[in-house]
Amino acid sequence: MKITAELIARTALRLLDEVGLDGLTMRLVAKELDVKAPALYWHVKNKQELLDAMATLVMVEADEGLESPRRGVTWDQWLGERAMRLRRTMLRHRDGARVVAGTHVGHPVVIRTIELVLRTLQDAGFTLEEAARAVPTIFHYTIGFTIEEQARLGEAYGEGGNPYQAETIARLADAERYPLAAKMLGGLLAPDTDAQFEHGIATILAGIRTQHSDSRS
Amino acid sequence: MKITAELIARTALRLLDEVGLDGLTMRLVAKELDVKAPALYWHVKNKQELLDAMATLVMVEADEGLESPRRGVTWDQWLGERAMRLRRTMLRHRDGARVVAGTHVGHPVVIRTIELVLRTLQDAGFTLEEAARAVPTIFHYTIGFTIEEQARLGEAYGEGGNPYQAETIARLADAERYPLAAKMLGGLLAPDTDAQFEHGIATILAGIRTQHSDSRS
DNA sequence: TTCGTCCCTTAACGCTGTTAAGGATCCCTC
DNA sequence: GAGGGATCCTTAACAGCGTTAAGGGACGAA
Repeated sequence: MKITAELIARTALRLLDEVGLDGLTMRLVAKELDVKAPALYWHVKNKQELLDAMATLVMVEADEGLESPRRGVTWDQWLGERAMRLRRTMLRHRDGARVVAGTHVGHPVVIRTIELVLRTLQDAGFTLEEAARAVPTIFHYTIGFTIEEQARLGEAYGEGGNPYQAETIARLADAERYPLAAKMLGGLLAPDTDAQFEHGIATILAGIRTQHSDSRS
Repeated sequence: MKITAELIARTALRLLDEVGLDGLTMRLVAKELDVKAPALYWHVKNKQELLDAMATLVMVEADEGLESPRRGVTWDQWLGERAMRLRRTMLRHRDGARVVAGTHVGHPVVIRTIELVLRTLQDAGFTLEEAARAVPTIFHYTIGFTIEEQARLGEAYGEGGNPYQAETIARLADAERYPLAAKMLGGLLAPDTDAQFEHGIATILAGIRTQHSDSRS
């Protein structure tokens, strides 16, 4: 198979799931492609550029095929669905959120998605300014949540020492001084992270709704 | 001055502003302390542990001295203020958000802050469950926003090539196919990032308010 | 046949985090 | 006062990293 920048990125993304972001090296990617490391530099300028390409791949995977909301689906249901889809896609790749965070993806599919979201919000009665403020809010929350989530997941891959529970329990020792915090941190792991994320999205969507109707009065 | 784990972390945090996270090496930190690199490993187990200590330092810097809202200050004003303070503190250190993201800070000051926030929300009429859901939402948004913000800031430090404007303008070439996205991306840099962040916080707070009053009816 | 472009290799550079082994310096105990 | 352990640092080294330099085959065009 002919080596291209995209094939390199796709291979790196597959390896990412096995070794994690810190274990991902140019030499490893090269070996997977039956090639020596410097060969990659013919197709890719930098490791950073490779990471950007991987981020783009993830974003495209999340947003590809996205269409306007079907009849009967409200804009907020639709927006929430998109955020969950983005999170699920990042979650599919180990350290996916860290890869996506802070890389500028200029891929047409991503631009197209932005256009689609803005248009959908406009159709729902938002001004362009309102829409342009709402979109990043959801995006940043999704990124922040998933980074934190995968950081905790990453512990599980770790050396095998304390699977994040030892510290938590030790922290519960302060239950007398900080009863509420202890209760929250103790129960932080238990409840469904899906539900937790979706609740945050619901909060933001409720806020957007409220601010919008306030502005129309 | 006697070398301790905290002094190492403090020194590393100061160096971070000069060299960025990718340029921060154990040898550099050691040299700043007039010591060889392996000496650090007497006080600190890992580079990761050092990074955790740095994150803790930032969190403490943000939350230290935080008190219950003064009379006349509403819980949402108070919560919003705290989020802005966290962002401002991370912004003070180059790559600060990346350092903080995904590190578990167990410092008493941080636990105390969580306790304080939960208690404040309880006093405002929230159940513990409501409060425990609201707090991470704001936190994750703040982290996500600031990471992205500092990623763009990091470009300025870069080699000096394209100061993030070349690509943006090139992207505007698609203004015919994606007029809304072009308008948004074109104006994304111009408006105050402070205002942008604060708007997102306002959105989330409005959402929390709405969900809360809905639950009481 | 010769030239130039394309894609890869080998070799190497300077750097990284980290460990191993040992040398000072101190304080406590006999 | 002498021995000994704990404490804190050193020098030396290892395996690995991203990346560049130089060159070699394969291939199509002139």
